[in-house]
Amino acid sequence: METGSAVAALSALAHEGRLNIFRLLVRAGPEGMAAGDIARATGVLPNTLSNNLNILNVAGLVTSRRDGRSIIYAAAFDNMRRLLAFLMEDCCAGKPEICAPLAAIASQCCAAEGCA
Amino acid sequence: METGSAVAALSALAHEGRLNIFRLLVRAGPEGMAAGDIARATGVLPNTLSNNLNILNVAGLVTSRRDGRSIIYAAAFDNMRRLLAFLMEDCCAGKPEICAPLAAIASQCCAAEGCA
DNA sequence: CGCGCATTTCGAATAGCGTGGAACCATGGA
DNA sequence: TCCATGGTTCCACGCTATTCGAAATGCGCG
Repeated sequence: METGSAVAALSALAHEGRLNIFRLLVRAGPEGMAAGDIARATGVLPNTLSNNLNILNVAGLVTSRRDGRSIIYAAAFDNMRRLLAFLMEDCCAGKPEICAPLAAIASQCCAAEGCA
Repeated sequence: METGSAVAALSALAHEGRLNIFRLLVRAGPEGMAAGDIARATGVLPNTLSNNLNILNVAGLVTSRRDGRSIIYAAAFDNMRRLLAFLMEDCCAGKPEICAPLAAIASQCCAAEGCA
């Protein structure tokens, strides 16, 4: 991942409303949520929500597909992973004890949900 | 970690100059770097750099200590870990295959440097 | 004490972001 | 074809961030 893409993604997430939307979609999983449902869940005006969803979309953090009258948004897990990997890059800096806990966090995340 | 702190940290990183500084400090490790050395390494004017370092400091991403005439900045690895954990939170969403690669990334990071 | 280096603070100009109202497309049903 | 619903685009306003030059602070040395 290049610095430019990372800045774009971080800028998109550096906004309380958008961060809430993104985390909501992460929790919603790959099936995603309709824009209207997101608006109801977050209490944001439709035009503001549409604008923020578009920003997240351009940043590569969410994907969208139409289903009838509704438009379903879902988190882009691949790019989320890429962003995290980019931030983790070079975190060792020759000091294993620095980055070792990161692996623990990731496996804890999985352990909490009971995955292998 | 609360949403507010996460937004503050993400806002601080959502800037090309600051992201470069932060990654430079991550690579520099716990010993950190003097402000002047950072300025020379990045080619940024001292006052602009000072401003950006202060923003990173307030966001909790770097720490500073004085050493004679120089001020040494170092990445705050603890808070960096907290931020990553916050973003990973709930990433499973009942689908183990989503978050499993994250653990792989973390251990890869360690493996690359040969840590346990 | 006084000088010089390293860094920070001040102030102002500029640009970009976020918001909300209103009008505008797209879809499905009668 | 006409209507109702779900989302989006347009636009104008206010606010915040970023940047730079210039001046000020803090520190060590002679």
